[in-house]
Amino acid sequence: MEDEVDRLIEAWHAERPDLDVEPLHVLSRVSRLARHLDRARRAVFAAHGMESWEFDVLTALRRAGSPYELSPGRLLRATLVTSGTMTNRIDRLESAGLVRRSPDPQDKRGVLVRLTDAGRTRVDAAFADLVDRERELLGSLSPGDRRTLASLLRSLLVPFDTDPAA
Amino acid sequence: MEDEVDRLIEAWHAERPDLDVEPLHVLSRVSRLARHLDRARRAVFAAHGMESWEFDVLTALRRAGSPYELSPGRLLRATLVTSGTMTNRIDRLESAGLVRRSPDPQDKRGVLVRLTDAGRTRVDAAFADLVDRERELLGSLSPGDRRTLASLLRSLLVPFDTDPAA
DNA sequence: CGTGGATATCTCGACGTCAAGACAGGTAAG
DNA sequence: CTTACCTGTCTTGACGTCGAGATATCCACG
Repeated sequence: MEDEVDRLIEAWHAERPDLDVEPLHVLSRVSRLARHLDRARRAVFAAHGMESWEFDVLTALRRAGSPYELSPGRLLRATLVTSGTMTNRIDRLESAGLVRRSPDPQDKRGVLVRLTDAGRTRVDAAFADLVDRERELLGSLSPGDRRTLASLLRSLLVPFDTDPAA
Repeated sequence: MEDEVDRLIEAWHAERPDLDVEPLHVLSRVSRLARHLDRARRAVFAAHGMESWEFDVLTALRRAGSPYELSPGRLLRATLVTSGTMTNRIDRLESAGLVRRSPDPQDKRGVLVRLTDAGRTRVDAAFADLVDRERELLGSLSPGDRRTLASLLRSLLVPFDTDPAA
């Protein structure tokens, strides 16, 4: 079977036969697959009346464990957005009743953002559906293939996750 | 070696031991790797005074082959943006002297966007550097591993690239 | 203590994208 | 022909994000 990346590489090869475009076989596929994944996830979240950015913030809180509370600073580092963006997101999540802001008793500059019961219910349901959907997307791969794939991807990821050279 | 995804999955397992989060091993890595890749690419393009969106449009024209000319409609389908976005992008690329608009002689509604010589020079240089940088990122993998990885990724991608269910 | 720099959060203006719609030109059926 | 629909591009208004800066607080060192 051929995919779009095979066609893309073929086009490059015709135009730039002097270049060895072998890296594209792996890395263009990673990018394109990520884009398709984003769409698939959006569809799952939409079924829960949720958008991707909401899911990102809510899952960061959910993963933190009881009492599901983090500072805006930790949230923005977890989700890789700027502080202005995070303020805006928390504002909207608070209006929607999914999180609640409270002053940090330890640090008067600080704020703590906590998942409400409604927020926890919503994110748990969306996450369960997401994992189910992702399992479907992996359907074409055997368990062994999945382990191989995960392991190879990890070795590409490790340099990024260890080096501070982000 | 552990990466961030191992830690993320560990956190989910502690919080939701009832869920089988195995799909995350593959798919969260795909997403995170794509994000890191985006940053790495941005850095390469910046060295050529170029932004990612410019590269996307210019490479679509470059891959089309001589005379490096496509309609805005084909460009927006190739880059997955809306028509309004593409109008804006072509405007800016034209101001920068990298592309030129001309009326389509075959279809009076249409326009053709052609790479200028300056545009072609710029995109060729950036693309060569990009491929070099990507080769470095794959340095930790043997040639056999790369082929395995590409092949597994392709089988995940094929359903998206064949089904019209985008 | 007090002072200078670091940290945490929020505010503000600019910008790129999207969605919807406008408009001109193409196209096929009667 | 001509009518009705489709296609290709551009326009417009709304919105989310970013980057820079403002403000308040914390903290380490002298």
